[in-house]
Amino acid sequence: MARPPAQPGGQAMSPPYRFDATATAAECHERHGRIEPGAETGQEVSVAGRIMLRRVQGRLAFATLQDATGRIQLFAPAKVVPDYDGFCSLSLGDWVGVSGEVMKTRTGELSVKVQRWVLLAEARRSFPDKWHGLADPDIRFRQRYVDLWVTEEARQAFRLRSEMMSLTRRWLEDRKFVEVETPVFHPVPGGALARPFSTHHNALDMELFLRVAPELYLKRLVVGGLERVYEIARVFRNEGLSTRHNPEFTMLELYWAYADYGDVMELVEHLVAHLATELRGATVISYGGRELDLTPPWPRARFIDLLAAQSGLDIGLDTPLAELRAHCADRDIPVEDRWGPGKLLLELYEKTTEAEIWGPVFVCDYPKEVSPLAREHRHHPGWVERFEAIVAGRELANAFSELTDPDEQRARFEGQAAERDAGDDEAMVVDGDYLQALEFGLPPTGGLGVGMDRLAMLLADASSIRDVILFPTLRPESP
RNA sequence: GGGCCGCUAGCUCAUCAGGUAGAGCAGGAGACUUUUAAUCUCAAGGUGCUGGGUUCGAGUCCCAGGCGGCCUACCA
Repeated sequence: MARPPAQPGGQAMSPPYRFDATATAAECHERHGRIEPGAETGQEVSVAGRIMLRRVQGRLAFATLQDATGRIQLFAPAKVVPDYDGFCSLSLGDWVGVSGEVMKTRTGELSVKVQRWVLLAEARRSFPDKWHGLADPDIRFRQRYVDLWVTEEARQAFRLRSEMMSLTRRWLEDRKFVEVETPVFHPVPGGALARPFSTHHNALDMELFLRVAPELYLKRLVVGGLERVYEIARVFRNEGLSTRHNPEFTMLELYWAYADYGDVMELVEHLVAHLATELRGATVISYGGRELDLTPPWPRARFIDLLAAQSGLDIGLDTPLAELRAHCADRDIPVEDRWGPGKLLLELYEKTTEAEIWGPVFVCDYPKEVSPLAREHRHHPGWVERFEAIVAGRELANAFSELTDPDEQRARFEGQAAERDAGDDEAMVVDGDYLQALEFGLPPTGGLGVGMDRLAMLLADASSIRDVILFPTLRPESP
């Protein structure tokens, strides 16, 4: 419930326009944490933050101030605090700036003596329970600003995410990858098998699609001579929500000229190991209470071998369709008549095998039929050089030796277009401009997509993608 | 989309079998010079998610809807 604004003397108080803090809570502890109980430092600091706890006892008051770095106690004897009554009537959640000497109380709590203070902002709405915090996940997501100042784990998760992004950029830049920004609006949706969002541009009077992947633009840039290029791209997929899916999410895509998918595997395992080391202090971490060993090299396994081992079936691309369909039927997997062996194998794999993999493991070589942008395997016709990195039972990354041949790409697009006409609304459409780019020549290239939200989940030990997305997509509160 | 669960004061939670709602914290008033979830006293605080129904009587039972959580499905 909102409380009325403070109006001393009937006049609304206006907060200052700025406040010079000279130290953070963490810096106070670092510099003076070791002084004796009862000691005074003679050093004055100015700190600022929110009042989180308050203990008034007559002519002496204590408060706990929280800033971005942590907490520090405010020590407030009536005889030194200007407007002592005003200070004591501060509410939990109010923002204050405080100046005074750093000292330690008799009981050993490092504190700032309140010799001057100023109200920086009022919390006119009540603070969540100071002990239990926020339990309702709905409020945590809808009012993330409340969650963030009340829930330490939430602050930690988002700090970790920020560091992860920053470390990723630095690591890639050290390897001469150039960060770029490609369009969010695509005239032709492409780069992934996914349903797009669409919108309309008034001046051009045309339908535009929000990107489902930046892939085709990034490969155009490789054609243009950016030999190592990456984008940390917000992408949009018009699909369901779950603990692992948000309609808008962040993907790292990277293209590396002259490399193949084997090179990309090494890049992925070393990048992830680097992030784990920096953020968790080791390459063996725990996720959801279970050990996860991210130390390179990660095992490599062929898709078809994993499927065979897990399902006990001796099947492949040359298995008769009727037999594959029967295997699907045995497992209650719905199939469609137009599906070829590759799609049926993929379905069988996803329903029987993928969830059983804890990883990390590189699952290699997928059917060509379900990988319209990947290059055919150099030794296995009908298969492509593609891998998915499965970590903690989830797909973390998808990569391939890129398909570079424009004629082959055109044929694949046309196959996709036929699928689309047959009713598959996730199938790709022919992207003539992209084909034209390929005709200018795309060198051998390794490409990669990494779900950064899922990587953040892994490193933050979060069970839901909503724990690593500040403002996850929700239904509006009122219909 | 399906299943299960939840929704009570600003927050965290109670309310045994249907009898007209209760606590802690926050907010208000007061006491208190070393507290740290401070403590103590007092007062206040609720169209019990919404709408129907059953009943003498519904927060409680039934139906529909809303929002959320988990699982499942979908989803590279």
